[in-house]
Amino acid sequence: MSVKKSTIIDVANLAKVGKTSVSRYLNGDFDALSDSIKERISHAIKTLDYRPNQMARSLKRGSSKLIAFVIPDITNPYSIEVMQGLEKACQDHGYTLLVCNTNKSSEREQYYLQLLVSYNVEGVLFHTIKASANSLKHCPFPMVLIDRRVKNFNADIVGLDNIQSSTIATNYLIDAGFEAILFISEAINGISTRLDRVNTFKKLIRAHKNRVGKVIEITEDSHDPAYQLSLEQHIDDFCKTHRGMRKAIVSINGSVTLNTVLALKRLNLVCGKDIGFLSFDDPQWAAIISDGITSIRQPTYQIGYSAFELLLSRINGSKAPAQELLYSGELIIRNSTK
Amino acid sequence: MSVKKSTIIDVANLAKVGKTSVSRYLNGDFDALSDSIKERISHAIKTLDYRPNQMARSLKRGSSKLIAFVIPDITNPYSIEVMQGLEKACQDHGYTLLVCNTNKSSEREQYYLQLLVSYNVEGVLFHTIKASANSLKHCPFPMVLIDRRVKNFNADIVGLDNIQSSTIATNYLIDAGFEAILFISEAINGISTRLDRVNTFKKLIRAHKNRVGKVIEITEDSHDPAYQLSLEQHIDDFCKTHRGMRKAIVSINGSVTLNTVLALKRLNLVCGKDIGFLSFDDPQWAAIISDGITSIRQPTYQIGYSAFELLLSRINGSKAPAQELLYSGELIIRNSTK
DNA sequence: CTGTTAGCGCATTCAA
DNA sequence: TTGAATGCGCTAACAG
Repeated sequence: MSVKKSTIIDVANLAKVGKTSVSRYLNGDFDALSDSIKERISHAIKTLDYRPNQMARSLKRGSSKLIAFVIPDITNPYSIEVMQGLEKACQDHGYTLLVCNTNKSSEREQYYLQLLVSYNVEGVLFHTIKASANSLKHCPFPMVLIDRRVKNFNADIVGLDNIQSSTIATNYLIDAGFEAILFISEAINGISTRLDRVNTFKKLIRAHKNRVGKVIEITEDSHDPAYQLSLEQHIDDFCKTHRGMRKAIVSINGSVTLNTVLALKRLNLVCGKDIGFLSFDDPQWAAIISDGITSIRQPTYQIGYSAFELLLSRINGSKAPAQELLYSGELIIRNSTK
Repeated sequence: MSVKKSTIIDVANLAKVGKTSVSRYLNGDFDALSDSIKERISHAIKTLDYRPNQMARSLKRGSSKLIAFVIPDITNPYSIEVMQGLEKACQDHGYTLLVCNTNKSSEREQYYLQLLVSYNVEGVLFHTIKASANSLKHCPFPMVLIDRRVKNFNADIVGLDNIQSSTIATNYLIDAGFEAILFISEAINGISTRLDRVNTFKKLIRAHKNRVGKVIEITEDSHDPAYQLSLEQHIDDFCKTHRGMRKAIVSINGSVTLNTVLALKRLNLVCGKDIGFLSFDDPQWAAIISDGITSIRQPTYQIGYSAFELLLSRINGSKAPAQELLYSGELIIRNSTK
């Protein structure tokens, strides 16, 4: 268990060289080392099972090889999928990923931001709800936003092209002959993603004379019984108001989708028969639930991977103007909109 | 962006005190400080927006306030749920969580273990598949296993009481009148959890004269088309062999559950009508899919939280003999076994 | 090619 | 109650 860790000095002594040579060896500066020394060092490292102390390294050169992913909700499959791409990218580039779950609380967001400064994190990927530009502006590390913009904060952002996605989603439903469409969002609260999706939807519906669209916002906390009730109520109202029209629902993300399906079940409405259904996000179970739910899939892994690359270029000093890297969503048609 | 970080010396200078006093202040050693000094330091820290450098601290005192969670598959909701408990516990105790996703690869497991040594991690929570005791024994930090035992490695473990869980699951199906039960496992490979579940199942079935049970193992990679095919084939065979009997399926985890539901759909078998279904793990969608799937729920959050506490006691030097902390599973009855 | 030296930011003796 | 000095393990000048 508690094997004392050996240091660079132990290695140097065992190999009968100076510690500088060991340091050089560790940093791949092989050109500056004779074969004999390389051999001895390599041997010493193995026998001692030596691992360089990253803390000391970080202290010395100011780079910790740590980056962080700050997310509002670890339960959200979107974040998890993005994280997989991130993780791979980190590994490919010798970085280690620190995951910070803020649980949708701005205090925790603040807390983590400070913590990350303490740990000399080199960069941060930020998936945020409420962060204000002020708290971000004097962070000592580069930052890349994921999915959502932050008002007045000019930073790189990687995510979905929400306008394009909302466009193909809405147009598809219109073309498929749905006449009354209910868009269920979570509280918009100025979140750019939600705004883009909702506004595009509204605009397109307005452009079609004989179609009606309605947007509702529900509260965030799906564990609140009021959430379920209000969801049900809204859907029921909508159906009653638009009796006789072909109706469909669009849900703004995976979590809402799950809860909406539950509500529909309680209302005895069958997806794809009594009412159409289209979901932003394409979780694994979307293919199964209600005989398959039509959805907009995001290239989440790709988003994570490129976000890291963008961050890395910033870490390496890139001064290019802030960039927006938006990926197109893909429409996956299933039975819920037949 | 690149605000230079201030150090303890900057604070000391601004407050016109020695850096020792600042250090004392930072470490809560208030008894040794005059009110005047405390006041000045507090002020200086605020104006400089100073954060102590954790790397330096760690280097100095050898404790990094970092712990790690090593998991085989970040996609697995089980791990994520456990992680939430862990995260909360970490926060409650001033630790930061490092998440290491090994992607079910032993090389990556090795890689991370070494990395964690580099970062002076104080302890590790380990959810592993393949780790051998040898590679773990000379890790310089305490370790608590989650969910699965490691052969020949005597460490604390926190997880589900798999024997109890498999017992209530199997007995429930037997009492509910199912006569032929197919237990679908992933490759067992000596994984303790799977062994416990499967063996208990076999034992109980054997004890009932007029019941038959069968266990199959499918490959891990659900993206392999062969996986889907073989799953379907197995189920089909099973049904044909036991024509005329009331049949049920038990799936060993959430991932298998999802895939089995898909297979059943392709085979045109309706859960709860043509065949019973019970799932270990109770993912969110279990309540919805196939009109509700009966499942065994684990107290995942609790598992994470206590695992951290156990680890913390080890970090603080506890030499108590290795402990097993096993929680009971809860049977949630839904329509799939009606 | 190789080793000696001087800090990185902090906590901790030890004196005052 | 306070501060000066030392060293944690490492890298980066600087000499040789």
